[in-house]
Amino acid sequence: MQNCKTCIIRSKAVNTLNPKELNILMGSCAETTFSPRESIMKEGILSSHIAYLKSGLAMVSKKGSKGIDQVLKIVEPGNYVGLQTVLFEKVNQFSVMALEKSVVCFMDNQSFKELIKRNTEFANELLSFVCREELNYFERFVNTHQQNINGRMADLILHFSEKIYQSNNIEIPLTRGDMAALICSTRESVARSIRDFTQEGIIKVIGKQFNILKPEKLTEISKE
Amino acid sequence: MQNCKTCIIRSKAVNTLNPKELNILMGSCAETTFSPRESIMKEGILSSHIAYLKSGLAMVSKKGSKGIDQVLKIVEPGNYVGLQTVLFEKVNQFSVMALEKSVVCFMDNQSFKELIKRNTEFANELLSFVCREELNYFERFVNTHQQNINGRMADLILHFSEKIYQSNNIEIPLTRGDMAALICSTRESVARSIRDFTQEGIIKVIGKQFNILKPEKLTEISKE
DNA sequence: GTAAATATGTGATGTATATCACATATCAAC
DNA sequence: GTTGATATGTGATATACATCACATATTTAC
Repeated sequence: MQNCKTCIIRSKAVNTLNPKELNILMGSCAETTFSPRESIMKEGILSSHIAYLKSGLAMVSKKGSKGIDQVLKIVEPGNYVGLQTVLFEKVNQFSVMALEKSVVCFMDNQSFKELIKRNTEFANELLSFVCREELNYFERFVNTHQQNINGRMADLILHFSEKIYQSNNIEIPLTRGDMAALICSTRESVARSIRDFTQEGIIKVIGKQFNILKPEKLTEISKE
Repeated sequence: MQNCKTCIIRSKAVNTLNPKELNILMGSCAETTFSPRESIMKEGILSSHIAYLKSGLAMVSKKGSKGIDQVLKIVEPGNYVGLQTVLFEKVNQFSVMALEKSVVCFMDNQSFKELIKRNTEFANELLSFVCREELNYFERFVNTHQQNINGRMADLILHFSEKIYQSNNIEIPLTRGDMAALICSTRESVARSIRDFTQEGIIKVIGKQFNILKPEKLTEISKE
């Protein structure tokens, strides 16, 4: 059973809560485990809970005007999902899918709002969280259009290698199609980009297993 | 001289402040007028103030990995600029330029943070503001890649016509280059797109003056 | 284990749009 | 007004990528 008081990976925001407030949180909190590829949240469905990724890895995506899903973000443990929606939208503005076996805490909308009103530190931490996230999107938005496919693909691999797994030998839990949706391309172009990198001896790939042999080359290519 | 107590266009956030808090705000608030094309905020400069657009129109842009400026947003009166940066970044993450004669209130970082800590309603309104803004970016990010130039250009014209000026006969205070930076394209492609629309009798354009003859056609094209 | 579904790789081809080059128009400064 | 700077329009050309088509591999379901 979940216990927010002893939760190891609780957010900076939750750290600001006093015992009484923690009880409010715990009373409206439910923990669920998801298998890889399982849906955590679905775009268009009435939003009733905020999700907090306790462990695992997840992917946030959104449908565009042509109905094609685009990946907005890969979410790592210790992050909220759906904050943007919950505070004043009625339906979820995006979908969330588990990429690895993941544990998610669902918190009731109303109780969460109650905590924001009660505790300024809490609100402040959330504000800081959302702002930081937004700056990342700015960065991504601006760069995506100034990089070619190889550059974006290099960034993707580096992100998983350096930021998420901190290893040069990793398994990227995405299909080629997911990767395409993440870097705004197509599965064919992703495959070709991977082939290019492989032929130049920059990476070695077997299925989803990526071995990065020359990370410095990727950093270079990411500037293209 | 500015007076936050009698300010007509003050933000929902400021509306939550009590007289004492309003005094804090007024004490750290300075109003400045900008001419069209004048720089309001510059990327990379130490951030010391939050800006609030009281009147006029402004444009937020950011440099990408190749050093090219991309327009993130057109800012209308009644909106904050730089919130994201101010709360925990040391330097401005983007530039802001006036598009029309604009009046901007600059608020001292520290006093602003102080208000967030003192007043939960205030923090809550800001959180709501940032979240709403972020959802807009999601929308834009996802759509930009699923529309062609004409679709994006149609959206640009409709945005100025319907959202900003509420008229079919408008002056868009952007150069063709600005428009390109806004819709992730080039000035040449923008010119060609405008020519296409003109030839089809959808719009009539003289310089920056746009007369929208068939808005419904633009709506249709925006889905491309 | 077998069959069906899903994912992946790769060549051939098409196309949207960037880039280049230059003419013309508009704006700003003196 | 004149001059230089900046902005705009437009054809020709190049090119990065998407799209299509199909072969093969891998996963999932029964």
